[in-house]
Amino acid sequence: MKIFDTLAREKITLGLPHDRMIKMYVCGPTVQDNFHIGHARTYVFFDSLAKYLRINGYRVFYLQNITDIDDKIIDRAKAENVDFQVISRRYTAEFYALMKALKIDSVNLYALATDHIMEIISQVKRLVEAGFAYETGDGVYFSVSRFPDYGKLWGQDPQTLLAGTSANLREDKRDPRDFVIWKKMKPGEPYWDSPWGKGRPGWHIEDTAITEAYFGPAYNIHGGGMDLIFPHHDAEIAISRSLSGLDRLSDYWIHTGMVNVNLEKMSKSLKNFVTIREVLASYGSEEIRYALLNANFSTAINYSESLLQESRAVVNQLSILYNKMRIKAGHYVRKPGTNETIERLNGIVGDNMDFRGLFRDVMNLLGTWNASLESMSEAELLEALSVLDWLDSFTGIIRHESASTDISGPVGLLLRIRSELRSRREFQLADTIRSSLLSMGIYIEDRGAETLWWIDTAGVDKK
RNA sequence: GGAUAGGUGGCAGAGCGGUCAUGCGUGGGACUGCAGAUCCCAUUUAAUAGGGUUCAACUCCCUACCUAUCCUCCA
Repeated sequence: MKIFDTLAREKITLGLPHDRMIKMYVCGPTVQDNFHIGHARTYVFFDSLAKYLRINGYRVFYLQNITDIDDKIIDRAKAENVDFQVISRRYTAEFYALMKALKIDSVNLYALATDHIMEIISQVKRLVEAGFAYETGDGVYFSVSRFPDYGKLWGQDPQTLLAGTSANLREDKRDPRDFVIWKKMKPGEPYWDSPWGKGRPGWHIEDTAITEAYFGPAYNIHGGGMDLIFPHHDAEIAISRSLSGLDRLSDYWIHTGMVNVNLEKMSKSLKNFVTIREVLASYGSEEIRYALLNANFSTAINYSESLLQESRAVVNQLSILYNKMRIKAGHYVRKPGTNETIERLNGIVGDNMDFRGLFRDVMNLLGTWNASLESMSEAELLEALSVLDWLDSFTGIIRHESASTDISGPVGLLLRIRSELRSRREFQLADTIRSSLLSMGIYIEDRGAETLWWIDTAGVDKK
């Protein structure tokens, strides 16, 4: 498969190892506040990428960090007059809950920064000993001039940066570009003991210590939002490669585009963010996932209500047909396997994770299947179902209703009564029953004398 | 100012040097007791502006303009 690599600046073939584990690392969030759908975009994408690689025979170890010690967490704790861990634990729990709600379940391990303080101190220590870092009055800094490739991922000459920032050279920083890897404690701040006194880690080194602990000096895929390229990922490269002496940290660098609102990046500071919670109140995970995946992963998405509305229309079409086919197939049990259609669609996704192209082709298939649903053979039906199951296994965009033809329950009773009414042409009462059931979240479709139905998990509370 | 990615129909957004993108929305029709679902047709003489190359450009080249992200908070 091919994918756009930030460092190479072009689509390159992923020469991933078939025989061993793919080590994939994605930068997680800072647990300081509520999460917005910009976060969701990145994590949904990498969830689908991991799942796609797995169904194509790769063994993926997906590692993600969580930054649970940070200036902003401390600020928030001060504002609420609580311990910083009250804040970090609250939002870590919220983050896990949101990931579950969005059906993001491919991460093998979430690594908390505060669980890896020893590893962080070890890295700082080794960097200082090797002359890559130095201590100042307020912390320990990485010396950018010792790493010639600094800024390479960002794609800009580091000298440009030097010129632009000469104004904010701090008294004891040797170079304005140098970044902090250990911060000395100020009164009232949380701390850990270290060879440089009480303090806490800088941001960049949290990730490098975690990846080194689990993956060693190099790994295969590093992902994150586009806004992390510089300085964060360039700093990670500088730290890790200075320690390892290798000429690379990750084989591939994959960055997801931003989610914009009114053509501006969604962010805390602009106060234009829409939280995942808010969106989940009105839309299902399938609809959110479709909206976020239905774009080139590296371009910006402009968030709007109509984006979700369009997403809803597509998810409904897919889910309704899927459920009709499942009912028609009887005791259908999902089986892994492949066929020509899956192979073809798999090829589309394999070219730069083109979910958009995938969805386009699936929508075409949907038209064909809908038109021929009544005349489909058993084999054709099972093949169509396997395609949709395959699609759903890594995109998560189909609502699996509790499809039922069981007419023994109370719903069944009402439907039997309604059926009798309809045969007597007493439509007024029959329609009253139908609209009641619809408002209770039961999907109903009259097909001649028969009635197709299932419990619609989209729910009645959603818009 | 620098780096990167773009500027396509009501909206979202592909591909391609010459032939229908697709989806949503909208309008019409078919089916139905009516809904819904589904199908069919239409919305198609769309390409930021100005040059250039070419038999032919939305597609290649140049220039201008515009937008987004980053340039030590950020997914």
